This record gives sequence, C-alpha cells and structure tokens, in this order.
Amino acid sequence: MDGLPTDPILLGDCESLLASFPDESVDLIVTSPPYADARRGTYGGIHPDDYVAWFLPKAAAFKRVLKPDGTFILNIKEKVVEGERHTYVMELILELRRQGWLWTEEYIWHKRNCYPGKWPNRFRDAWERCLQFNLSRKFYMDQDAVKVPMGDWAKSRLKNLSDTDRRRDNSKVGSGFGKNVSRWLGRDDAYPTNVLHLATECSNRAHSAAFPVALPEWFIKLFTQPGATVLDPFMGSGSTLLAARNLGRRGVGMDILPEYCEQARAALAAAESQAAAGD
Amino acid sequence: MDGLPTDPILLGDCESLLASFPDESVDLIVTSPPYADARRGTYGGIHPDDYVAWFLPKAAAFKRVLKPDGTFILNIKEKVVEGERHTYVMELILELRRQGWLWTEEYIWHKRNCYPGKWPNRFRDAWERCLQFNLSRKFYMDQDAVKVPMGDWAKSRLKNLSDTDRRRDNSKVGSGFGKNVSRWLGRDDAYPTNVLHLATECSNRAHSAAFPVALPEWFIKLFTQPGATVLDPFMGSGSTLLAARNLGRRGVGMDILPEYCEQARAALAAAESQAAAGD
DNA sequence: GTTCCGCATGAATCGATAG
DNA sequence: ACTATCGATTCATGCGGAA
Repeated sequence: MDGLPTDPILLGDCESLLASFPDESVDLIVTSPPYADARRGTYGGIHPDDYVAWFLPKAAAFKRVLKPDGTFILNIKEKVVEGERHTYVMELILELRRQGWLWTEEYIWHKRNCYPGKWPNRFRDAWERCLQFNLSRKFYMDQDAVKVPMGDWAKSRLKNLSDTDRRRDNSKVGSGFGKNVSRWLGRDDAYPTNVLHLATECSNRAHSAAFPVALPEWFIKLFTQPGATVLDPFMGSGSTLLAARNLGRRGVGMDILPEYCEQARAALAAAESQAAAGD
Repeated sequence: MDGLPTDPILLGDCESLLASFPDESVDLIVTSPPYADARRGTYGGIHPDDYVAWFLPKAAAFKRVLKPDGTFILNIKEKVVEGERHTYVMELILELRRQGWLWTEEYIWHKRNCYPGKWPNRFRDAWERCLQFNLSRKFYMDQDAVKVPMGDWAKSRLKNLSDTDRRRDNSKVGSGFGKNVSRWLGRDDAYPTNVLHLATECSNRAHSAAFPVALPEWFIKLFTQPGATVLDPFMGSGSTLLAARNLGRRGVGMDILPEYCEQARAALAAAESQAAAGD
C-alpha cells in the first residue's frame, strides 16, 4: 500500500532495512541509539572515536525516509573516557548539520532516579540530551498536546480559595494589554519548557539503555498527529513502539538483535491483550 | 606578596589584566561571559560566528593563571539563530580541548523561572550549560562540602514552597539545590547530581543579574577550600565576588564596564556592612 | 502581624515593519 | 535582498500594599 512493511518489528541493521522504505514516508524518528562503547559485545561496542563515522550513513538514511515537515529526536549522552566527557556528540551535531539537518533544539531529559554510584571526581549523571533535528524550519508541532496540566494545583487551590481564584482570573483578563481573552479563559495548564523530568523505567531491566515510555510519548504527542508513522531505528526493548501504540500512531521498530525484537514483540502483545481485557 | 592585585575589582579587559598575574595563582574560575550578541552595544555584541575566536585568547590567559589542580566553570548557552541552535558552544568546547583543557563535566543549570514567551516551533528555554574544564585529571573537589542537603537556602525555601514546586516539580529529583526540598526531610546525607536547580534572581535590583549567587557559591564550595582565590573575568554585577566573600574565599572580578565595577563594589560593600551589623 | 493579591520584570524568540 | 528595530507572547518570582 504505502510501501512500508506490514510487520512493525524488523530484525536487522536499520541502514539496510530502510533502503526498501519509500522517500518521505516517516513522520517522526525517536531513538536512543546504542551509546558508544555501552552495549559492548552486543552492538560490537562502537568506540567513541568511531561513533560519528558509524552514525552518519544511518542518519543519511533517516534523512531520506523522513517527511519534509518531520522531526528526528536523538536521545544520547556522551561517555566519560579517561576522566573527560568525550566529544563525539558535539562532533555528531556538527556533522549532522553538514549533512543537511537543522539542529533545532536540545531538550534536557532530567532523570529523576539516575544510576546510583559515587566517584571521586564527578557526581551522578542525571541528565541526557534529546537533540531535535529537522529538515525544514516549518515542521509539524502541536504544543497544546503536551501542555502541563495544573490539575493538582488547581484542585488544591479550589479547596481553599475558589472564589479568589476565579476573581483573579477575571481581573487578569480584564486588565489585559490587548491580550487574547480566549487564551486566558479557563486556563488550567501551561506550556512546558525544554527540560523534561521523568523517571527512568525500572521494569525493563533487560534493556541497558532503557528510556521510559513517557519520553517517546511526549515527543510523539508533540510532533505527530494520530495515525502518523513513528520510526525507532534502534528499538531496543521497544519503548517507542509501545508509546506509538498507546497514542494511536503507527510504530516501526528495528534492531539487529533477535532478543530485542522478541522482547519488543512480547511487550507489544502484552499491551494489546491488556487493552483488550480492559475493554 | 603573592603578586595578585590588592583591589578585588578590576576595570578592563580580562585578557590584558591577567597578563600581570603570576602563573598558577588562581584556584577556581567561575564565570558567565557575555553571551553571543546578548549585551549588544555594551560589550559590542559579539556575533555568534565570531564568538570562539573572541573567546580563545582569553581562555589561554585563564589557562596560564589557573593552578594545575584548579577548575574552570563556564556558564553559557547558545542562542537561537534563524530557527536553529547555533553551534558556537560546541565549537568552543572542541577548541578549548585543543588548547589543552580537559572537558571534565557538563552540569545543567535548570532555571525554574525561565523567560516567558510562546513561539510556533519551540518552548521556553529553561536550562543553561555549566561546563567544567580542568588542566589535570586530579583536580581538587570536595564533594562533602555540597552534600549537606538542608542548607540555609533549602531551609528558607521550605517555608514557602511555591505552587510550581508542588505542582510540576514534585518529582523527587535529587539535585544539589533544594528543588525537591521535601524529600530531604529526614535525610542526612545525599550527594547531588550534575543537574542544578534554582531560579534566577529576579529582584528589582538594578541589573540583569547574570546568575544567582547560589550558583557560584555551589561551585566555590565544591572546588575550593577557604582562603582560595576565585576569579570571575566577566564579573557583571558581581555575583561570583559576593559568593566568594560569603564563603571566606578571596574573589577577584574583572569587567570592561565601569558601571558594572561600581555596582559590584557597592554590592560587596553592602554585604560587608550588613555582615558587620549582623554581628 | 499574617496572608494574599497585583504588578513589574527578566541572558528569549518570532514575525512584521522599517531603513 | 538584507539587516536593525519593535511589538507581542508568556510565566515564575518577590516585593509592596491591602485586607
């Protein structure tokens, strides 16, 4: 039909697998690639110094299959090598720009429960980069989809001060410097910032680079509409696929490791059956 | 005596001023340089494209005066230029390494109260980089000095937790800065992470306070002992000097603008007289 | 004296308008 | 066309005045 594979889970190298994808067929790419040297013995342990060269051809494939108004989110963090932060992420950003990507933004994923440990010369690493790349300055973005609800806040306020709250809102509207009134009426939420704080997942311990489903979910809501195609070329245990499923998007995941494909397939099936039982 | 100037506040360009400093005479450099294009008309508005070239000779001067086990903390954030994050900070990191610096760590300063605004393609920018550079892998670091979670600042903060603290920041993030103050109740020792969480000072006091005093204070406690020499080559209104004074370190500040020097001098004098009155 | 509300104000960014 | 300036947007914070 649209040239995309029927099976959402594909075993193999993403660069090869994407060769059979049509141009401009993907709305969003969200991925957390194997970190340099991290999954040694699984992905072959890409050395930090070789990371950029390893990544670039894959990025070229991403570029071809991504729609012009699509977005590429790259969750990555540089390793410490000999007491220093390695520079491969910096270099990768520069090279991706040279490849034609626009480096639109860098979100910070603030991990609330980061890996424990203590070192003499550094603290625990509690954040990762979520780099946003685009092919055009006019990309699709639905900011309202990720508004931060003031649920708890509004509720607790309402208990005590319902009247004052209402009066305050009214006065705000009335005092407006030509503000758009409709924006302020019933305003119970605010737009988020570029700092995300979510807990890391503790359930999936098999996956080394576990990112919580909430992370891809946030980006999927923000950068796609329902029905869109979301690609994770380094699927791992399948968080992105799960997120896409939860949100009514079409997820496509790839991994070179059969065990990850199995794991993702199982997770997806479990979610399906759970949803069926819930209905 | 030690070849350092008597007056802690020096008017002029740091590169020139540092020429008369002895080698290896400074324990810590904490600074927030003028951001590219930021203080237009005052610092001359360094264009992002020229930023690295502008900065490097100054960094060379820093390198000479810094002690071998000293630390250089650079608070900086890249501007958006034509819808993209500019790459001058990335390039600066790479060039500083080429100059002989070790890029040891990158701390994230999460600004609670970031600048408001709404744009079609990005959210509010709520974080800045605090890049740590060293000249040796064995630098001085006293982790215990910043370990005490219930500091004065946290205590005062506990009294009036803002709505935002309760609403959005109720995630239990372990940072050195009292964001999750509630969690620290009943906890005696917790090491912070590399994510720092505090608000910018938005008092109605005169100027664009570059960064809040708590930020340099944290790094000063972490990377120096009492009596150490702390340099801020782009002093601005003097937060670093104030922090050094508060902690019993010797602060040296430089700025090319007389009004900033006056302001810093006044702030320092005010702190002195206040301390005298308090005793 | 508290508590509460109104208000000014920021290391911002975009798009439109002006030279 | 290309740059410079300006207005509009938005929200956490702390202070001062008011209840």
